[in-house]
Amino acid sequence: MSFHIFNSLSRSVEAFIPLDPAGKKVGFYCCGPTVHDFAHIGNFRTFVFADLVRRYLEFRGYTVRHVMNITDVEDKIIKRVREQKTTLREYTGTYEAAFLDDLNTLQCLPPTDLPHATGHIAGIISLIEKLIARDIAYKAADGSVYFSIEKYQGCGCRYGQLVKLNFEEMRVGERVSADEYDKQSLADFALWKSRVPEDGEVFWESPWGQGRPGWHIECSAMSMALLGPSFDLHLGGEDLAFPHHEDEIAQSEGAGVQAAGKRFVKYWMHGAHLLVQGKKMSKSLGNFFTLRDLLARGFTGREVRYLLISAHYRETFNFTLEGLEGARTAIGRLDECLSRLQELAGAENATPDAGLVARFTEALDTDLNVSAAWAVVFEWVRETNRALAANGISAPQAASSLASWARLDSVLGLGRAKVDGPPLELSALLDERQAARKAKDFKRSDAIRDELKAKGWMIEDTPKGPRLKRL
RNA sequence: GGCGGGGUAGCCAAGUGGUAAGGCACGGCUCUGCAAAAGCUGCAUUCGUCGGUUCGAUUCCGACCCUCGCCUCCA
Repeated sequence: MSFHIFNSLSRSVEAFIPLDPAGKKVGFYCCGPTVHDFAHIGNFRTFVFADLVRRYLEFRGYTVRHVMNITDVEDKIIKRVREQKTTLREYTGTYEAAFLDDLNTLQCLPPTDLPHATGHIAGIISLIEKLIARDIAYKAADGSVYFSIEKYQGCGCRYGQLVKLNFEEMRVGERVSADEYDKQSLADFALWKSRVPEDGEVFWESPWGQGRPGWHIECSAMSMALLGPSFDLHLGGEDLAFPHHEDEIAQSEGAGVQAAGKRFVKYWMHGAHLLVQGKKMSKSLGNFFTLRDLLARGFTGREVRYLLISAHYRETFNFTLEGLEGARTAIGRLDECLSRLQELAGAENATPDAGLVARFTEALDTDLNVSAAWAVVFEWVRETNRALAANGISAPQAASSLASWARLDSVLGLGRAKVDGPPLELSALLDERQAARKAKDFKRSDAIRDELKAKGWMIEDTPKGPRLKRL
């Protein structure tokens, strides 16, 4: 079997075959954040999903160029810059840094490229010029440039590749904002927005006057600039499928820059939403948690990461703090097993268990069935624990087990729990307690147990003697 | 209204035309001076409802009910 994914273009599971004739390089784009505020963990579900896909591609031997854009100019940002009397760069810099920090906390690999919309204005302008030259885009009376869906379709292109559209039945137009009525058709969308007084100092010069890019165009410009006019994979949250991704296709294919018969993107993948009490987690509903909220409650990035990748990416799933507690327990069991293996293995080196890796691979090959992959992991944990309890694991076997985990974890990205050994003076106390127990002075031994507990360490009495564990 | 998901044990969640993975919670047990921790173990005759196809359906078909998302900024 090979890696199979659900392609939103065909609405079916397809074998993943890269455009690269050598079958090695993969061009991968994921719509990144608009840095107007702290991202919430619903947003991060998508980015962790993208990280999982990227890691799995690398696990599968591909060389991935992973591009994630930073949208650093947009209506909300401009509004906040004005309100807070700051500059665009200063404002977006704060939230971009926070975003990258959070991404790191969630143990996501840094994308290969992090292009900024404001860094690609020239590319955006030249893409719009191509569209105007082909008569697919037009300048309106207010100086803005719009994309004409009618003209695009007139060229034999298809609008509505990712979603089935029925313009008659769509509610387009009910909520069109006042500044957009210079459009020829309600479904048309802005490529370039002319400068208005509220924009303050946020504007760029263009052949159509001062202004700024529309929302969708930067992804087309940046992805094609870095990955070429046709590339393999484009990811994003399911809410971006329409209109954002549909418009990206229209702009990119409308510019006519692809080789004959080639599409803008070969495979589109969309991640489902995170819910809170059955509703989409969103800023507007106010039912969101930022990663910082969760860290403040004592959870760790790897616990949140585990929770976010514990469910299949195409299924919505409910976020609860109880679920996060459960994630903590589950990871704890895994960590416990790993640390016991480590104690046994010492510095031995070994090769992974091929059977385990094969079962894991089979699960993920099937459209990234991560639930099934976790089942493989936890079945392995139980078997390992059984063997450990029966003293049936040799040092080389333990080392091989750890090597297997390292292989699996290159995809899961959980890493190992941070274990700092107990300070020396505590070991002395532990010895003293053992002596007291031997002498049946349980009053003394229990007092030491309490003292250690007060210092944040828990004694775990095992058949092989006591161990200290951080509370 | 159009389009697209989903309804599987207390909760989260895989899956298959042949009789239900995994995680959490809960119960039992082992270990222990007592605990704790840890580990093992048990835990859905049943997969929204009603029909149909079939030797056999949770899995296919039809109808219905409930629910979420997109159609507006949105991961």
